[in-house]
Amino acid sequence: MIMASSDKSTGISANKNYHHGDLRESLLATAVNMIHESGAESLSLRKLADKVGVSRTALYHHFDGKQALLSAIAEEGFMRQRLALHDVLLACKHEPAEILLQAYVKAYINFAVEHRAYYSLMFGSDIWQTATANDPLTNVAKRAFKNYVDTIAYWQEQGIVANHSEPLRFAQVSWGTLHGISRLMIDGIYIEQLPQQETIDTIVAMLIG
Amino acid sequence: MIMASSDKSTGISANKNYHHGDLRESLLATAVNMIHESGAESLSLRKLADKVGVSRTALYHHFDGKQALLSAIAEEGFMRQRLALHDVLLACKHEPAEILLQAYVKAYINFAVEHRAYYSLMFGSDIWQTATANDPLTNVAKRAFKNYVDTIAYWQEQGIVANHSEPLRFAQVSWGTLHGISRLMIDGIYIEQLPQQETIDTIVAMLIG
DNA sequence: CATTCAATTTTGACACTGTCAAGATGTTCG
DNA sequence: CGAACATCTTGACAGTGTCAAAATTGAATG
Repeated sequence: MIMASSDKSTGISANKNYHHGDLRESLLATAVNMIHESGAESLSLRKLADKVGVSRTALYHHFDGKQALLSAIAEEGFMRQRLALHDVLLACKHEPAEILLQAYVKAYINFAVEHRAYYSLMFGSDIWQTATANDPLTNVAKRAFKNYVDTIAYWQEQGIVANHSEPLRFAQVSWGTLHGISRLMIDGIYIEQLPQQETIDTIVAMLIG
Repeated sequence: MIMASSDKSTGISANKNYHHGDLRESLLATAVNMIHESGAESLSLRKLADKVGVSRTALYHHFDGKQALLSAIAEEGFMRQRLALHDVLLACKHEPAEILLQAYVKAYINFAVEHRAYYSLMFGSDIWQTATANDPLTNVAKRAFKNYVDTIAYWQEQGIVANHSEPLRFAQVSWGTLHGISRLMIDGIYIEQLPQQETIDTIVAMLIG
């Protein structure tokens, strides 16, 4: 029962540290699982500690508190999202505009819905209220959006999307579209929980203009 | 000090009930204020009770619990939003398409930003997770969206917005756009907290297609 | 007016939460 | 070994939402 949720005694994966093995990553992974199943708000540090098999306050030697744990998860989420979207751009580099946009939209929504634990934290109001301007979290988030603005600018140059607005405005609004649709799907509001082809087509039609 | 936050002894407004006057409405109003200032998640029933001037559990004779209180606020929010949007439709009935759309978009975003206490609850994940299908809250929310779908269908008939998609899909995606932009603004993510004309123009351009 | 009854509010209690201080345990290095 | 250190646990505290039972108040009834 001790080795239930970690690799303490086996040492399979990088059993590098002291008592537990690598508590920090165990906490992160288990927290992601619990949030994915039961929602971000119902996560309790004590239940998390129980599941990992440590005491209630063991976490405080790896994170500054609950908020810091959630911020670390959100930060990881931004990096994963960046990878997912970057992969699509590479894979569809030479595809026609419509195929590229469909793939990109689908990838964004799919990431949000499938990794809702990450996504809810990435754009949860809690984090952005307490975030200082030079947080690593704030930095990676801003970098993600800056990347998106650049992509939009490039797409406008190539005639892939409409160019009735400046890249920044177009990026804000289209990101808002992707974000809003994702949120509605995650929460099951007004839209089915799975992205349907017709929904994607409609979004793409709006982007092309 | 007793009459600090209500009209107990004056009887100015509908002092209809027993001890307090109308505790139910006092709780709702004060809760809205507190949520507007400090966010929905930091609302505590005890602080709310303190501010209203009653005991911690007095609330339970007017609501089934915290969730019910928040649901009641959200329900009220849906009705207020419905009024705000309906007013715009009436006022701009004979305006040209672009003016009408600009006004509608501006009204939606303005309501969300100015009444963020309501809006955050209306589309907060907590409520939609625990809502049963026949909640009064769920009903008013669905009615609001059904109304929007009808409006979109009418706009498509009149050539006011693009008709590259069925009304339902177009409604879902465009509502998603308004919702996403509003959320980003409320949380201060990627967009300034006030709706600028350029942002509205970009949204309208996407809707017209 | 006195009494009864229900609506309303309060008090006490419980389990749960995040977090801090202090002690216990294990690891590494001189 | 023993000192220094990282890590983890135990104990404690102030909050939280919620329930049960007692207390208070308003209205209705005799």
